[in-house]
Amino acid sequence: MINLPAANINDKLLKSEDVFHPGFSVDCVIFGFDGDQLKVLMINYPGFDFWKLPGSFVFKNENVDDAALRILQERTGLKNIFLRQFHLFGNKDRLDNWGGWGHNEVHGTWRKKVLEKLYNIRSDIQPWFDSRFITLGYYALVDITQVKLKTLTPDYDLVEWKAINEIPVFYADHQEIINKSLETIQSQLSVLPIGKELLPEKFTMTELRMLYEAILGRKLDRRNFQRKILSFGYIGKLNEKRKGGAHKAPSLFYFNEKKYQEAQMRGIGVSW
Amino acid sequence: MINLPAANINDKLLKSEDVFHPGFSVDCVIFGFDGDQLKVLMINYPGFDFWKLPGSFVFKNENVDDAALRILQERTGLKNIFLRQFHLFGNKDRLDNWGGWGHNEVHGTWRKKVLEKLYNIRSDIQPWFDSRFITLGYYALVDITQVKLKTLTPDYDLVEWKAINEIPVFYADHQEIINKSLETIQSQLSVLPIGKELLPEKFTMTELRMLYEAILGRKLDRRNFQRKILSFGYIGKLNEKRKGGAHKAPSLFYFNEKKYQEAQMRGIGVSW
DNA sequence: GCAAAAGTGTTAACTGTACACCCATGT
DNA sequence: ACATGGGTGTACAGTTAACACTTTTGC
Repeated sequence: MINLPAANINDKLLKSEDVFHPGFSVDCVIFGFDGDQLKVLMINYPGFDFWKLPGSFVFKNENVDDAALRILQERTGLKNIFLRQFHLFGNKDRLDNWGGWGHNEVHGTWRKKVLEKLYNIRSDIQPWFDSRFITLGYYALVDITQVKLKTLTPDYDLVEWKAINEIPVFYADHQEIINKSLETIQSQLSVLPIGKELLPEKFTMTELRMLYEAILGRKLDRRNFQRKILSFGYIGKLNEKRKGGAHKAPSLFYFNEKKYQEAQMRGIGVSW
Repeated sequence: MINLPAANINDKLLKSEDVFHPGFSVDCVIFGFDGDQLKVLMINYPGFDFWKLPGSFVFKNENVDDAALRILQERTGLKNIFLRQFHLFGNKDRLDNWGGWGHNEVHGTWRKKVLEKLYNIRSDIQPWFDSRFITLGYYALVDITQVKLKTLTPDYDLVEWKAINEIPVFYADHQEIINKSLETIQSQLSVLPIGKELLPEKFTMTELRMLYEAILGRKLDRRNFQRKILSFGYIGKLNEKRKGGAHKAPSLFYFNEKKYQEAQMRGIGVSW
């Protein structure tokens, strides 16, 4: 969904075909960590019960990667984000037969409404939007505390951080897209250093471990985790402690920018 | 490139837009192993100096994965192939400025010729083929001894197994696509069992090791390799030896179908 | 007999894992 | 004082990596 300034109907009618790469979209699974749970940024259109991933079409003269960056930028205000494509969803019927409880009709009315509200065009004169679409999935890792969520059309689309088990109904195959993205970052965890993108600048070892636990979906040994992750060398210890909480004040750590980048390049190789 | 029966020009002119998903193609990196080197199936059009990957457009009512299977089928005659998507190449200028030595013009003439020979249409009346294309890369692993290479238009397109260092000029970004596919199978090697697809039914341990060495691009210790790969349990030893060669006759091994599949499912976890 | 490749075994170094123990802090 | 989480260390098991020795075969 791209926020073009409102114009007259005929104008817009031409636009879609002229400005967007046909039959193709990009959807982003934007992960954030609230200190306890792994969350995903989701969109809802009031009046409809489904939630969908933030996505967009791609401009004809825009690199596909840049379209994903644009979505991130539009929704979170962030630049320089960790962003990777992970899978193309290309089944011919991926927009049909979802939900299984009459959602085909819902889909139809939603599209109509989106076209009217967001693009100011009537869907019955816009076959472009109704044609088959394939979508490329990207995942992004962001620091949830840095994000200012944005709606593209005030009072129309809702943007929220959601734990994936909070969501009752997913738009089309977006449940599958999220599942696949989770599998991807889980397997990346043993190859790439992850964490810098999802945590604030200073963090405790427990916070980092809980992030890993949230991604992997299981508990890790506190002491072995610390030894292993410090052995990679891209995390430094600060002479500060987190005060205020109950119990012993834990040390704060930080990511060494340079060494973290190097580790991203050459990869690590661990089993968790 | 899809082999439609020849028809008149006006017929074809309508066809492209009507039958294919617009602006999207699929390219396959088909790996084979000749016992010594890792090879890739490449296409050449006589009269042009570049080599390209076998690829195709996708039918409007065809799953993208099925398009990749179709290419494999068309070119090698094989079904039930190990086939995975690995990356979408979506830069807006990926079909321009390749080679760097005036290949833009070559590209133009080639397209024209392809359109004439393969599709029987004139390119100047076919803007569809000249518009921006993004392509999804698939890699496939096949048993080179089982493959009967096929040209789609006899005497027009050449199909050959090529070591990647044999190829002087690649079409568009196909060098990059191959590089990325190689990186992908290299990293897969520590997660997935690979080999069954690339080797004949019976093979020696040295042949299997040389395959791994070819993929990784470095030597592996003969004895440690054997111990490690046998420990996964999906390879069995036969009571047969390969006779005829010089030196001591080596034992033959085979892949246990069932256990191999299981290992594909749950994954292995090794460092090579 | 010799060179080259195959088969088998041994050892030291390293890593993963499961703990035990003590420390600091707020209630 | 005590419950709870944090910091540090150790010990065993299992795996990896390096390498020695013997066997078989063709020339």
